[in-house]
Amino acid sequence: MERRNTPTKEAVLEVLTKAGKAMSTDAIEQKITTDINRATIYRVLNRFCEDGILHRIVAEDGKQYFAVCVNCEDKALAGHHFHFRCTQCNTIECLPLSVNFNAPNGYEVQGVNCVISGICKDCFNYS
Amino acid sequence: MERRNTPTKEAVLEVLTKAGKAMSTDAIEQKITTDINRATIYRVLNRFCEDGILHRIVAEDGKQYFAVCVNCEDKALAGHHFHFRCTQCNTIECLPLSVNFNAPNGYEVQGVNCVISGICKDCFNYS
DNA sequence: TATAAAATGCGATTAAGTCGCATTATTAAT
DNA sequence: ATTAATAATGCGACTTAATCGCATTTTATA
Repeated sequence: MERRNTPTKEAVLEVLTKAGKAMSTDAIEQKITTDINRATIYRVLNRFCEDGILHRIVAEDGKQYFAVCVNCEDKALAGHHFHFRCTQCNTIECLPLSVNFNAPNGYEVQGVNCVISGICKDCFNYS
Repeated sequence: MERRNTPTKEAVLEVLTKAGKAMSTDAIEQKITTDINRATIYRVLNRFCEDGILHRIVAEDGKQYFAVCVNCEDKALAGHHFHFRCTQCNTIECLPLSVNFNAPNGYEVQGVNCVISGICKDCFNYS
């Protein structure tokens, strides 16, 4: 079950790294120049998530978005952080805002998914 | 475009009120004794959301959940609040925890969707 | 170079949600 | 009580995201 390096993995990671934002599978597929099967992209993305290389965000549109989270070394982004989904350019950014809450007694927290939606800075300025 | 009262609407609202939690369309459908078409349930739920009677939560499983949010009068739940999704009993609760954040400059916030996932109090105790 | 198994492509499949359209039911006016 | 306007429903087809099985290809390693 050990991972192997493949052109597909490199291509996907490169696209996501360049973007600096979270992208949908669709968007990734469009950015990759070579022809890669959709199912393969999904598998690559899922593997990256398992391996802790990408993180997955599910937005209010119910779709999955994937991000390298370039600033994961930042203290503010180390743990769970907010995401901002622009409904205009349809991108998701990792915000340097950590999610703080006190879990109620008796609840066991496994994951956090916080997405703020609206118009991002770029779209707001040029409209 | 004015709304009419129908057995379907009453049935859906009753199920959600009794539950006190957010439910998926599927779960709602199963709880309703009479046979109601899936498309109709979706339409009823969407109308309730438009009318501010229900609110919609999209969980990390990408599915929509609907809740009456019985405690919406609570100050803590008035604005945006956290939701807890139990991965075991597959329900979503509204937590009395408001979501606090300072939106970065230049971003226009339109909506917030925060879901914590894990094991809820009930499931945790009986396992 | 040979080999085991990880990765891929392809097509079919599942599931959530929506849509169009004909039919039914509700409301309000007569 | 009757009727007319239109909101709500049922049904089936459709869309889209994501997954799966299986045969084939590619990678890493011995």
